[in-house]
Formats: sequence, C-alpha cells, structure tokens
Amino acid sequence: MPHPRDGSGRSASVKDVALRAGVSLGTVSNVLNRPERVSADTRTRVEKAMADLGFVRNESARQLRAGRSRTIGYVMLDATNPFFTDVAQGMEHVAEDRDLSLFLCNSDNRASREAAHLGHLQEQRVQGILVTPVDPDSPTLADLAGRGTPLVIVDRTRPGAAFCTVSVDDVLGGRLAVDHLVDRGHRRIAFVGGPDSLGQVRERLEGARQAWREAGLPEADLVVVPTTALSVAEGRAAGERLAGLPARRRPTAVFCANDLVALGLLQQATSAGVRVPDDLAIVGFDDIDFAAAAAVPLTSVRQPRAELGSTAARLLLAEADDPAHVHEQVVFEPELVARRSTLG
Amino acid sequence: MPHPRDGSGRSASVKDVALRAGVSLGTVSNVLNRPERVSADTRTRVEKAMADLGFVRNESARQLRAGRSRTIGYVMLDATNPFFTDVAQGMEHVAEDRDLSLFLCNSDNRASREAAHLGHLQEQRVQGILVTPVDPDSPTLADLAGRGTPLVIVDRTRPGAAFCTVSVDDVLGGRLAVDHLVDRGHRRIAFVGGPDSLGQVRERLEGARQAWREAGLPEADLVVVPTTALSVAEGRAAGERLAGLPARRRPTAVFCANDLVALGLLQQATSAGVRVPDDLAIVGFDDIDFAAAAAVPLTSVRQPRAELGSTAARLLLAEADDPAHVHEQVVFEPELVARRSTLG
DNA sequence: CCATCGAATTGAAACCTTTCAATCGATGAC
DNA sequence: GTCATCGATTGAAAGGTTTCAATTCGATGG
Repeated sequence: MPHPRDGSGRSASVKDVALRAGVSLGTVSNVLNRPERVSADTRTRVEKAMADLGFVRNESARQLRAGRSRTIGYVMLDATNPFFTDVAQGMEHVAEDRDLSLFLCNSDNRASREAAHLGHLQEQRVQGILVTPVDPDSPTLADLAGRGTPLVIVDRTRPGAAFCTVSVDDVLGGRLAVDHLVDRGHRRIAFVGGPDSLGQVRERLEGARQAWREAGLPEADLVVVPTTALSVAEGRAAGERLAGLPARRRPTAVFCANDLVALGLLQQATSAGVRVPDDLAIVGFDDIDFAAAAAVPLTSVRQPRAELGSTAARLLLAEADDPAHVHEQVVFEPELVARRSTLG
Repeated sequence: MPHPRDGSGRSASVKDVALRAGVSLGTVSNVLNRPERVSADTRTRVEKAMADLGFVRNESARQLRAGRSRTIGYVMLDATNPFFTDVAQGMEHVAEDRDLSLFLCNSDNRASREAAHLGHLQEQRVQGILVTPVDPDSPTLADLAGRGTPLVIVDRTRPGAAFCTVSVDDVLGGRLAVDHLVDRGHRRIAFVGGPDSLGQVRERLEGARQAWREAGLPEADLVVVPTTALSVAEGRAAGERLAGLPARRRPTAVFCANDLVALGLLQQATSAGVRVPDDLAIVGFDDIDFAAAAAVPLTSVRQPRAELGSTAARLLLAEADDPAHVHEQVVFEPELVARRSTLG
C-alpha cells in the first residue's frame, strides 16, 4: 500500500514526518532543502518516512515564508491563436530551466478578464508577470509595475515605460509585406484587419501605408477592410466583402493583419473560385505553422515567436532577481517568408 | 499618488491595514470576507486604508489557512494543438463561473514533464487536477487519486478507474470516418497516424478496421502509415511516403488520426499536384477550426471540444466539493462533418 | 436603574514551512 | 584528561490570513 491515507483526511506535514522519523522538524526541513547537512543515516530515515506518509510539500506555506512564489505568469491575448502558444512555449523553456512554473492565463481580448488574471497573479505573489495586454497604455499596468511587481510587456513596445518590453517591429513588418507585393507588380491592394484598438493592427497598417506611399502609389489604391477580430471566421467574412467590390476597385493582392485572417480569406477565396495567387495574392503575418501548411502555402511576415517569449521571460527574471535592474525595450526585426500565395 | 510604496519594500498586510484604519486585524479580515458584519462606517475606513496602502491579499497565507487553493490545473498533452486549447477554453468558462483560476500546463507528450507538472500542482494544493495523460495507465495517476487529490482524465477513458473520465468514443469516430469513405466508393484507403502508444491513435484505427471489415473489404486494402507524432510536419512526411507507393497499392482516400496530420497531408498532396478529393480524399479527426478553414475544407470527425472541457471541469469540482462523490465515465459521441475534401 | 440582548469588534490560535542561533556529542590535539 | 572544533541536530520564531470564542458597548425592556 504505497499511500495509506491517514484517517484525518489532512495530508501529512513536516511535523508528521518528523514524528514518524523520530527527528526534529528542522531536520526534515534540512533534508528537503540542504540534504548535504544531514547525515546519510538520518536522511534515509526521513526519506522513508516521507514516502510512507505520502508527504507532499505545501507550497503555500513555503511561499508564505519565502515571501514569493516559484511561479511566473503569462496573460495572453488569445490562447487559441497559435502565435501566442508558440510565444508561451519559449517562456516555458526558460521557466523549466530555472525550475519555475509558468502560469498561463487567457484574457481572450477582454480587459476585464485581463484585470482579473492580473489580480490573481498578484495575490499569488508570482515572481513576475508577462502580459500581452489588451491596451498597453492602461493605467493598471503602470500601477502594477509601480507597486513593485516585475512586469514585461510582450509583443508591444512602450518607449520610456516603467517596465521592459519585447516586441517585433510591426511597422517594418507592414513595410516588408507591401514592398513584396509592390515588387510582384501589384498596384491595387487591400489591408484586412481590425479592430484598430489593437496596436498590432494599427502599426502593421501604418507600415503598409508608408511603403505604399514611398512606392509612389495613390493612397486610394490601398483599400482598408476592417474586421472585428483577428480570427479565421473574420477573414472569411472579409473575403466575402472583398468579393462584393466592383471589379475595377477589387484589389489584386491582400495583406492580412495576421495569419488567422489570411487563412480565412484564403479559404473563402478558393471556395469562391478565386485562384490564389493568380487572381489574388495573399500575405499574412506571424508565420504560424499553419501558414506553411495551408493548401496554398502562405507568404507571411515571420516573427521570432519562441525567441520573443524566451527573451521576455529572461528579462522578467533578471528584473525579479535584481532590484536595480534597468528596463530594456527589445525590438526584433521581422522577416518576410515568401511562399506560393504570392509567387504563383 | 495612487500607490505609495512603503520604504520597507514589503507589501502591505492586513496588520498594516488594521493599524492604519485604527481597527483590529480581525475586522479587516471581516471586511474582506463578511462585509455585512461590519458597520458601514468602519468598512469605508478600512477600504480607504486598503486603497491607500495598495493592499493585495496574500493568497499563500489564505490558502495555508484554508487548506486548499482557489485553483484547478489542467495538464495538457500538446498545447500547440488547437484541439487542446479549445478543450481548455471549455474548462476556463467553468472555472470563471466559480471564480477559480485555471492553471494550464503543457506536458508536450513527455511523461517526465507531465510528472513534474503534476507534482507542482499537488504542492500548490490545487482543488483538483485535469489531465490528458501521456499514458492513462501510469501508476502515477492512480497514486494521485489514491492520495485524495480529485482527478479527472480528459480525452481518455478508463473503465472502473478510481477517477472520473471524460472522453469521446474514438472507436466510433474511426468507424464513422471509414463508413463515410466506403459510402463514397473508396475501396483502397490508408490510415495515417502514430505513435500507437497513444490510445487515441490505437482506438481510431481499431474503429477504422472494424468498419472496413464489416463492409466486407479485404484487410490488405487498409494500409497503415505510421507517424512519430500527430503534427503537421509528420502529416507532410506521411504524404511523401504515400506518394512513393506503387500506383496499384496507392489508396484513393486517407483517414488521418487527427486534423494536424490531415492538414500536413493535404498540403503535401496539393503541392505535389494531387487533386483533393478527386485523386485523394482526406478525412481528419477533431474538427479544429483550421479544418474548416483549409483551402480544401477538411471532412473531419467532430468532437465536442469545449463541452469535453467544461464537463470535465464540472465533474472535478463536484468531486472536490463532495468526498462521497461517485466516479463517472462520460463518453461523448463524435459526429462526422463532411466537407469538400471527401465530397468533390 | 438594572438586566438583558444584539450588534460590532477584538485577540489569540492555527495553518506549514523555513531559518538561524543555540545545543549536543564526538573527535582530535595538546 | 581537558579543551577546542566541527558536524549534526534542535527549538523557537516568523510569515499573513482566517476563524471563533470572548468582550465591549449601546440600546431596549422591565
């Protein structure tokens, strides 16, 4: 019987272990935390007692004593978007190396959920919080940082802010996408994405406009098709709206604010008999794995997803370990990955 | 100045609040937990003190006292598979309703990671653990349940086990897929998936074989193409192996163990000039959003993903709240969703 | 004016771990 | 035989919250 449940229902504590092993409570703690200070004999005795009792360390008590937990948290914007799960993967590796747990939370694009999660994480006294915020200018974040909780913003930048940020140059990303389309000869294009409360959307569009302008092309030939979210469904809907445009205004290429939208659009286009890329070229953003795997492989602006996450996590821990830490704003450069959806 | 940081660096405790509000520590606790027992006057005074001090409740201490936390955990098999994030979404809703936090962990198909996560969750004294295990027969799980931690297995069934399970009838799913292909006139098909250490893979194949046999078709005409994982990349690789088969053995349809594999296969086929479904029909499994969004929308066996998650979470909480709880084995029926990848 | 009652508030104990100064015992040096 | 030393072990305190029995105070009824 490997795990005799004691009648009390309560799980065994160090005290119970000490009693059973016939040592003091401090010794049990030593076995747990500084085994080298305990004689081999006592150690095995204590370890046996632990096994017999099915002892599991109570992390709450440990944290209470230590003042902080062995956990960091990441509040992500959209857990169903593979981009963010890949970012989280990068964080996870760093956490694993340091033997920390990563607490994943999904704000699902809602400020209220975000606030709730941030509150819970604070109550847990996590070592620090990573967040891809609904709104990076929200005072909640500044408050948090001001209160002393290490905080790193992921996928947004905030120059001069009271915290580190790790992001990708979205304006540059937008330029890359549009430069590529212009190079391929397109002279009427659309930008699909929204809501523009999302900084990612605004900046990618801004970059697109810059590139378009610098190519000397008329503003009116860059149509903006707004969506209410960055999802596959919205991409499909946008495709329908695009198909409804009079032929002379219909673009020959589309730059989508992310790959989910691009995949939705691609599907709608293909099923409507529009050939990609011959009739319509498509560029996405993020370069999630599904982009390369689409039946017409998607040209996309690649972000170093895992690196974004691991860098953020490392900065967070640096700040948590060193109060004199100087905040950094890391900006990665995106890179265009050309595939069939624009190459024919 | 909304959050004056006290010189100590330590964050404010109930004691500090009590001192500042000129009340006892018990009263502060009452304001927090039973506000109706406190006079309006005192209450506002205490609330003001909390705001001034930027008081944040210390969850570790609360948990220590309460004996258990306000958290449940889900250890998922593959966080990058949208199927599991959708399942998690279902759990999240239940947790949100009960004002609990859901701690998401990714075992990434590795038993060692799974064990580490399970250990951490226990140490946190979570109310219960949801897990899609690498191996549902692992003694670790039985131990956990035996030790008294409420446990629910998700996406696997284990008749007569010492815990609840919530799953989908994978054998039936396999049958549905193959019945459909047989109905569409296919007489030589392949099953693509692996490793068969995964129960999901074994059972879906088993169902496929049953349906094939019952249709009176020769065993040899159901080719099994094993993969080392259920990923897009493996699907692509399998596609190449399939293309390498001599024409007379090449199947006219493929049933993939999940949608990721199917999407990879679809991509490989299309880029190799194989027309889907005319030259090759494809059926996936899970019906993730990307399945419908593929450029050739994918026929797939739908599982009630969110419902799987919410049911599991509800069972878990039922067990956590009632020690006399009787374990249940819930099995959902999957459903075939036919789309262009098999319909032409 | 006293007794009683109820509402509001208090103070101490408990939860479990970690830490650290103090103690103990044995070994080796003189 | 005594003293210093060193390793091993101990015991008590601290950390923040919650709970609950006990207390206070003002008000009500007699």
